[in-house]
Amino acid sequence: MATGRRGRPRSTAVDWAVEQATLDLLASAGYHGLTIEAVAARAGVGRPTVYRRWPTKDDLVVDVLSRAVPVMADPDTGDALRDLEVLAAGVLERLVAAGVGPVVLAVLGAAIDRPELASRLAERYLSPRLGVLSEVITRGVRAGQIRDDLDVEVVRDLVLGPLVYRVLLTGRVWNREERTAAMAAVRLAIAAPGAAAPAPPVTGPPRRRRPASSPS
Amino acid sequence: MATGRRGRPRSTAVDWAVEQATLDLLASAGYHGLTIEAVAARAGVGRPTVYRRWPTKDDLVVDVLSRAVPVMADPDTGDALRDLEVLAAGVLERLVAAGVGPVVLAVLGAAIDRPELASRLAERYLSPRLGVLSEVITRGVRAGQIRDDLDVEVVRDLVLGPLVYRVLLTGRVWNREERTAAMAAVRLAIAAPGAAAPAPPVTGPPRRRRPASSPS
Amino acid sequence: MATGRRGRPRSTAVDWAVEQATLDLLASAGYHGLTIEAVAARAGVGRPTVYRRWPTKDDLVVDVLSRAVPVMADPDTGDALRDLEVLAAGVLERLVAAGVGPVVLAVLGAAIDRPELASRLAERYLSPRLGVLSEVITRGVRAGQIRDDLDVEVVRDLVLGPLVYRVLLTGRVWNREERTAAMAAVRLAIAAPGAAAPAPPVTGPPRRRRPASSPS
Amino acid sequence: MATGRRGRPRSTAVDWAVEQATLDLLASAGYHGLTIEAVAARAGVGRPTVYRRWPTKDDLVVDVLSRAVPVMADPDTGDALRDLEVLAAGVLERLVAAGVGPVVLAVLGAAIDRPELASRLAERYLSPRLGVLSEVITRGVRAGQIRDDLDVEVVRDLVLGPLVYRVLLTGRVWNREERTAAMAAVRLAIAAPGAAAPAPPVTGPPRRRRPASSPS
DNA sequence: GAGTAAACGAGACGGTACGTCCTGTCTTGAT
DNA sequence: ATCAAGACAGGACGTACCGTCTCGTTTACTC
Repeated sequence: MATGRRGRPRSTAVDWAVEQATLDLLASAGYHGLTIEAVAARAGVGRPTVYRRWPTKDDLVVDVLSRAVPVMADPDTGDALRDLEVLAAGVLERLVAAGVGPVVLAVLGAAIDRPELASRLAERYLSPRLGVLSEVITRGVRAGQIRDDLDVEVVRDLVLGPLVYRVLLTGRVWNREERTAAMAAVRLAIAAPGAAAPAPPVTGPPRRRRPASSPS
Repeated sequence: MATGRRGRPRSTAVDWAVEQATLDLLASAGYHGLTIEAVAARAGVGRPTVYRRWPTKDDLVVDVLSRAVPVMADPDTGDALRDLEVLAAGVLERLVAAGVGPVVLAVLGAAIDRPELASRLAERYLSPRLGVLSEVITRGVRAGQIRDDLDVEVVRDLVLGPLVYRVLLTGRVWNREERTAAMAAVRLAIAAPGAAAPAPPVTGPPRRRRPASSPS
Repeated sequence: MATGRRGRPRSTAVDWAVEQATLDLLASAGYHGLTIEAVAARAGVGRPTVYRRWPTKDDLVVDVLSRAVPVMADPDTGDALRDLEVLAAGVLERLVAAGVGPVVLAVLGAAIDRPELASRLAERYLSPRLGVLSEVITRGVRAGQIRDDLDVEVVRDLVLGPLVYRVLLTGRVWNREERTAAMAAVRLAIAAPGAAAPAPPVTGPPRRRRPASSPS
Repeated sequence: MATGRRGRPRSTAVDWAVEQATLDLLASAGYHGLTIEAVAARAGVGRPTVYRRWPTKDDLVVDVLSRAVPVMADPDTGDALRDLEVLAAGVLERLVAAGVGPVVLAVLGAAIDRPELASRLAERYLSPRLGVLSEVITRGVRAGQIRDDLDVEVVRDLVLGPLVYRVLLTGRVWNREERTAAMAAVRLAIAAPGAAAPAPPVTGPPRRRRPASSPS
């Protein structure tokens, strides 16, 4: 006697069209230029249809980003420090990928004084992505590769923070050399004291030696 | 023979009222809730009067923040690593100070896809503040206290990034223990190899060589 | 070999519920506040079910009114002028009856620039009701009681017009004295020249020759 | 020290454009097809500008009609009954004038279940127009030309009611013959008993004599 | 009885209009 | 020339209904 879902079911084609339109507009007009009206128009959809699914522009954006940015797989190479480098490299890649990085950060920034958006963002976007990182860190701690006197979250901050901060400040990511140097430095900060000698970095040892240069 | 400005001079009282109103509204409604209309109303000022001074909402916000958040003085304790810790502690303080931290980050986030805002922000807000940091780092490198194979900017990212990232993600700052642990870890990442052992924590006697310079 | 209607027959319960809901809403929200959506909701019915029966809101309203306002019976007292007074009194009664009068006039007004509504209104509502009046007038003309140099429609206008106009202007009907005076005046306008002196007022003994017919 | 009106004064050009657009749209789309959005668009005006002046579609319509339909002048021929005929003829003219008649009636109808509209209509439209009629009637009563045992309002109902009722029912006005006949009949209803013999009607005596014909 | 065709409730759909809010510009009279 | 005030064109907001369209379910005729 179970009644099936009543009423006309929502069209998946509409879902798809709206999400696509959102991505297009984010890329072309940026987060602040995104308009429900424009999304609806571009998707060939009535405005109320968008509101039916996403009560807020932010809900829409978070949802779309969650779907558009793939969650990184756990590399699990046996060396947690190397795993972290791989993941960080993945984050860098995503931050430069077509328009997505700026948008994520813009939403992050916008979320700061909008608790609703923040929690939705945390739940739908951040949790799954940071979860992988936490697992790797925990594994590294257990394996004696990562210091056990740092909270998992602190390690996470040390690994991703510098990288994201650069984007936040300048809108651009590290270049190859900066990345290599920074990651090696972070390794020093979080590696367990008695751990094996630092494995050769992902892209060979940088033996740079020049003084600080331009101030951005 | 220089003719003085003709016509009625701009009222400094208006400047003051508008800036105050902006701060109030930022605190109460957040960045996204800030409206030129509301600012003008609260300041008891005509809307065009606001526009006459600041062409956009963002210009206003950046200007107000620049004035409201004091530039930190260079501690110059002789130990660049300790100086960095002091500065980082100062940044943390400012991030939790009444409503200002979230706003700065929200503006940073919003600036990402608005180049005009970004450059104004860099010019008026970031440059003077990050300048102090750069000086300290450069000094530390010269003194053999900070590794010389890292760009100044990378060091800056390593010092401030983790701290800011935490705020960005969670809206909150490190607690005392997290802060101590994280800073010690960062020290490992950036200290020059042969440098002295980690000095006692910041809470010890400052022993500064010269007094802090002018705020603002 | 005529095949009866196939499939599930329309539910008369639905008809009833929708009509009742319409009357309720007309009374509580007026004509302009009447919404198909609200009607369907109040009737506990799907919106398409309403549309299946009545293509437009106006069709629905006209239909409901036609059923709700009973057609007046022909008094047929032998005195056509008195018959007209009785009918006019009936119209007055109906105009003040719970919420129906205003609605009828609102629909009349709305019909003026909507020919479809107008014709449906004429066909379903007005014709049967004005038909009785026409019969009485025609009978009066034949009996030499009503002037024969006036069109039936003009007489009708003279009898009902003043009465309806008052409602249209003020939303209220004549009081007892106004009614008596006005009707007496109208009698002067339409009575055949040689007719008997004005009979005693309506409240006297009816003395009808045949009973009132079906009230539909 | 009286401060003159502050702020930018409202543009009379806007008033004019909006009123013109309203009339155009009333003529082309009718009352029910009138849309604030369309009015604003046609007037080349922002929607809020319309709302600033007229909070409601109905306020707008009433205002526009008040201005568009000229108040009739008091004929004051010395013969109040003739004056009334002239005024009634004027009303007839206005009712057939380009699109205005239907609109007035539609608004009248719509006003019935919207007290706000009704009072605004009464105040701005009806009062000045019916005022002239009242004056003529009062004068006629004083001069012994109109019966003094009828309220002024009842006389008004008797004069205008039949005429308006016909429009309400059929959307059309009396033709020449109907008008002549009806007005002569009304004269019988309201003329004082001892008054001078009925002056020759405005367009000569109709000596019609045919039975009632087509319905409606 | 077993099919089956239509009606049913529910509710999604593309739209249109609503009335509000804010933007950035402009036009006043007054200072 | 600046000020407070406020009107202006424009545009997006989020809501309410419109009339149409699927859905899965129910129901009464027909075979």
